[in-house]
Amino acid sequence: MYALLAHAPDGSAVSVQLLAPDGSPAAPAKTVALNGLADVVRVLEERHRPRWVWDRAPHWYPGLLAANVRVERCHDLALCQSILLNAESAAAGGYRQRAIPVPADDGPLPAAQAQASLFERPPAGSGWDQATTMTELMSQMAAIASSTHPARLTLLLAAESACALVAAEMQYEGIPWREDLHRRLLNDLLGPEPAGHGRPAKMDALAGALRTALDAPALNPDSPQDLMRALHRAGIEAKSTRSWELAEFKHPAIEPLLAYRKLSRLFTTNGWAWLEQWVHDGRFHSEYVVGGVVSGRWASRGGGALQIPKQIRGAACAEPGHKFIVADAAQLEPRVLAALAQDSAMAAAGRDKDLYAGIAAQGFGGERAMAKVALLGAIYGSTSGESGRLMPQLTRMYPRAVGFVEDAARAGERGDTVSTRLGRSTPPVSPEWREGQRSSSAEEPRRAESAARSRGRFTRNFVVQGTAAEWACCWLAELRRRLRALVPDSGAADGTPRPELVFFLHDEVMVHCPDALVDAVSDIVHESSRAATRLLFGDIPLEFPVNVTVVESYADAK
DNA sequence: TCTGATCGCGCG
DNA sequence: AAAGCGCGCGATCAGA
Repeated sequence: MYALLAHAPDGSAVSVQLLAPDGSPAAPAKTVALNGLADVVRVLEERHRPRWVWDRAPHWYPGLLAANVRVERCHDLALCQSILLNAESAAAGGYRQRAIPVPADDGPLPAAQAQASLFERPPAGSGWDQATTMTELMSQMAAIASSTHPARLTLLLAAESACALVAAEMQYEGIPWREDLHRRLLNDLLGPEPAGHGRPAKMDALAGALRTALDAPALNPDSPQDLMRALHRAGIEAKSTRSWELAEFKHPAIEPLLAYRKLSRLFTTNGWAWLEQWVHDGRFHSEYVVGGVVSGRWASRGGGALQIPKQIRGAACAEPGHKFIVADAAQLEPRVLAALAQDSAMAAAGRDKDLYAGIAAQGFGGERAMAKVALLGAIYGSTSGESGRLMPQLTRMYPRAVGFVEDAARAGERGDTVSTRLGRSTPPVSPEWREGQRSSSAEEPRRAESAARSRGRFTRNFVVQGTAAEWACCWLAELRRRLRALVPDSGAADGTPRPELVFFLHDEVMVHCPDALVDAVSDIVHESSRAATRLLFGDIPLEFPVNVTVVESYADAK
């Protein structure tokens, strides 16, 4: 059963249409005023558990969540369209010609905005009407049905849509964040909060020490050019002002400079201004952008949710009566590679929990760090340095796995598209790229070769990173489904504490969990990872182990 | 004075 | 130790 949500001709009303699984109308379309939508959705959800079809989840779902309405599943037309437009497995069906451009993302509906914070985007404008929504849904169904791998594509689109729900719910819940602890940390490291636009005391002191050490009284340490000139005058012949490079030099200026850099980063990115802007009522609310990365990974917008430095994770604390369950998939990308390539030797190395240790034992004299560098080098396309030197050894040990990424790289260099396990494909190369390959071989061969190798590294990594993103997406979807079964919406409505997914970072999830449910949720995290593995790869002789820690504070995970 | 590119660095 | 993949963000810099 599907339920279409679309805009009625009157901008303040919504059209709701129930559809049978074959797409035929199961009831007459209803028109509902915007402020009555949540109640209608609630009733239909309880009665039919439909798959909600909408132009994009971030347009509709925040408003429903604000009205305390959650849904089981959806079909996010915008997300599915962006996958189908590139998907090689669906290329033959003519979907590309029929696809209707999705209207720009102009934020949640006005009804949701009334309850939203001051920082939301400007008022929503256009959205699809019912006929358009219906037409696009039918086009997408046809594209899936006529694809070479309908089951995989169906799974990918369902999981991606589930993630759209997860992302909206995570943004709504927010990460529990102790502002007082964060402020204490800032005070300890930087000194008291500076008034106006001044620098914190400890940064000021370090800047002074730096100016003295370089004999440059007017130096602005934030200016790379300024800094470079001063360093050269002091006899420090650095090629850039990157910290790791400067650390090579012995000079009295280096220590205060590196210390200044560290504090400056904290102050500008996660200082008092960040707290002010992103933390409200004890929660850090960020916006997640599902499928925001070409590979299918999530991105985020505002607040840098996917780059929370380890330094400040102590401020993320579970609320009284709760714990954080932090789970991360161990060596996800290398394991994905072993599964994709069906490399039984590498799978054997991953029999125990630590794949890198297994590989090290098989051929790197037990040096785990060496095995890790070699394997990541193969996935990233490294040619130089330590990992480049280790490649021949890795190739001897795992010809199938290395051959798999090499094939993906060669395809990319030729300008071909490559695809993930479930069928997400790289965008086609631009005409300029192809023209560059064709024409410039005579006069500027190096440019063309460099562009080809660069794309090779991209496609090499895409198949692994993208399939890992699919595994994580399925994991998240399975996790959400099981958590909902553990504490149904009907139970949560009366105030029963419920475990909430509050954070997701590529291969890591965090659940804010009532104490009494910690064991049950930990089990669910593991079950969900096994389910994800089976969904992607079927029954394979390779596990995807998950490290689970139960902590009060995010800083204590791992 | 505004805008887009670049640098440097945080995360996986 | 510092290269190979994917990002977001803030400050500076270059050019209009």
